[in-house]
Amino acid sequence: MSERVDRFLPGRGLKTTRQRQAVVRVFLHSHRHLSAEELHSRVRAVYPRIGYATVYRTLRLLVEAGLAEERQFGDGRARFESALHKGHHDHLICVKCGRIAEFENPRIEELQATAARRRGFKVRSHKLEIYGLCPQCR
Amino acid sequence: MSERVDRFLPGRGLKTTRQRQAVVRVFLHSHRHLSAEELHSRVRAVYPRIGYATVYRTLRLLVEAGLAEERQFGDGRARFESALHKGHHDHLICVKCGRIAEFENPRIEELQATAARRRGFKVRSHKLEIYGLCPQCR
DNA sequence: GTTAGTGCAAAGCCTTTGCATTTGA
DNA sequence: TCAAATGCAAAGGCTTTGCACTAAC
Repeated sequence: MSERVDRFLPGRGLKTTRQRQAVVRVFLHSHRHLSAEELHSRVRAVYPRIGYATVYRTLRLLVEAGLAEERQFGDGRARFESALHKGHHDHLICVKCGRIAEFENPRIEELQATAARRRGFKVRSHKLEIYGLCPQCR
Repeated sequence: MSERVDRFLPGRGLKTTRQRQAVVRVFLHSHRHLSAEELHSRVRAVYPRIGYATVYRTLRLLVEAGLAEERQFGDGRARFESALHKGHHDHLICVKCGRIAEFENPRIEELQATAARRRGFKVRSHKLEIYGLCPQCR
């Protein structure tokens, strides 16, 4: 899995810059559901001259390479998460404190696939989000 | 159900203006998954002096009153749909042509509720979106 | 007659882009 | 060397807000 990261730049004819290395390393070692702003400020601790544009551009590269996934949780800014270590999963989002939990349910996945197939859709991806109150906030 | 619409303004101490009447009427009679821009241009056919701000403000009122639901399908602009005539449903979105289909699956709903409950969440709402190719585009 | 609502334009956010400068291969 | 990448600032797209004017109650 780490090879995939090491090779995704040279393998696509892209240059391995210090900035990209910093962004990727910090991204992979951060908590999930990171916003671009959070990532930028974390990378700045390691590489102070990093600019927003580079963070956004690198995130886009990661998404295009399938190494990251972009999500919209409705607060207007995108969140990114590594697609490396874990398979597909869904989200439980606390509407009060913003905490995000994850879960997986193969049965739901199956039913989704069936529902789509029945309507003639060829599934490419899907997302399921449940909004509510987390144990701490209810 | 129409009473709910007629009363939602006066019942909250809000004024029933021509603009709001026009926006609500057009909104309720339009296809689902309407963007603010689409709604604005449709309302303008009925009330040419309507401004964007009024459309946005009225949409917000409808959402707060529970008469409309706001959704993000990932293209950066919100879509709105009436919450009046139909119960909860999920979406199939064509990544090529943008066509949006709807479906319902009570079994999926149940499994979602169970998954949330098991993790101590009190569900308030949820959304399930499947992205792929529609029958015409595949 | 008051107070809330409207329309316009300006401002806010998040994200992308243009461009001169820097840097990896 | 030299095209690609960076950083800054400016621009873009959607949405909200400030404010003087208008209209509902």
